[in-house]
Amino acid sequence: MSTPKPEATLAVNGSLSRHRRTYSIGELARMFEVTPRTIRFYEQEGLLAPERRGQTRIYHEKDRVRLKLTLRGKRLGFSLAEIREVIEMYDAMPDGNARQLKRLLEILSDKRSNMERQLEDIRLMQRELDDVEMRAREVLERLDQN
Amino acid sequence: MSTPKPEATLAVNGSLSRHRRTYSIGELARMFEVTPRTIRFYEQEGLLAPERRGQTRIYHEKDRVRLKLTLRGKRLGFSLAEIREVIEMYDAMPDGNARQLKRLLEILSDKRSNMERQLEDIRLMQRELDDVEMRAREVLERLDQN
DNA sequence: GACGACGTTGACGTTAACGTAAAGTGGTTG
DNA sequence: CAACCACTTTACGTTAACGTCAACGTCGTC
Repeated sequence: MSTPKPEATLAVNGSLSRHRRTYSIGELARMFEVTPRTIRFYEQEGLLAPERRGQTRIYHEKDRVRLKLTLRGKRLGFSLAEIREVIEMYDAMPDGNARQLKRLLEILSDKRSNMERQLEDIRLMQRELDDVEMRAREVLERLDQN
Repeated sequence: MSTPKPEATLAVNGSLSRHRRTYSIGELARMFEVTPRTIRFYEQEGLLAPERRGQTRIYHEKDRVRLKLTLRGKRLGFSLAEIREVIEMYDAMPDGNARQLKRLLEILSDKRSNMERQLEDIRLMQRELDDVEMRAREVLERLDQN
């Protein structure tokens, strides 16, 4: 209760946030090296919900964080649907009923074991790469000695 | 030269192998929980090249290992094309020219940094999950106390 | 010798995640 | 004011990685 949290992650405590900055879609796109089309697509899929000034989208810190998390999730092989599910449940958390919350914990547990497996996969794959690289270097060395 | 390698990985030293077993496509499919269709598709994409007895495909240890590596690669987000590229180069290694070998090392280095990033992503994502889970549990507890 | 399990090829269908092109809007700058 | 951005919507196109279905061959066995 009294210990101040280091920083909010998924949610940015809006009004108190130091970052009063906003972003255009193009800025965000360059920041993360994606196209505006991608960002719009994520919105259409319910992953983002930027403010509008007229027609134009205005992105806040919260949106930027979401995009970042989305892209990270993607790199880990999660589908946009999965990512959205987590985001939606997170948003619904404060007033979420017990069933929803338990479902959320279930999903999180799933993601966790998924990542455990990925860690193992990465370890194994790294050994493979080590092995292949070693052999390749051996062959190269023999070529050089001619 | 004299130190015996613990075990071959990508390539199985065929004739000396203890495993003289072969597999049908259905067996392999069940082992890895994929459909036969998937395995045939991988062959069509140049990832597998099983022996044929008449029409029927016969898979050896080497093919099984390849399939395993392929699926692992997939879980790490590599495309079939990328995986094939590595496999092809590996096969061409013994008589590979220097250019090919250097290109292989390059690819391997790419994969490595890719995986480094994934490791970092996983670490970050795990923190996110911890955070979300904590909050969810807090909310749940308050609900239980009513 | 019919049946079921398993295998084959070929072709078309499907889904996710965008790309791309067209056509229009709104601001600012020379 | 014209030209040029950056942004918008709509809509159709594309690619990877299979799924699905049809139509057929080949066993073992009841």
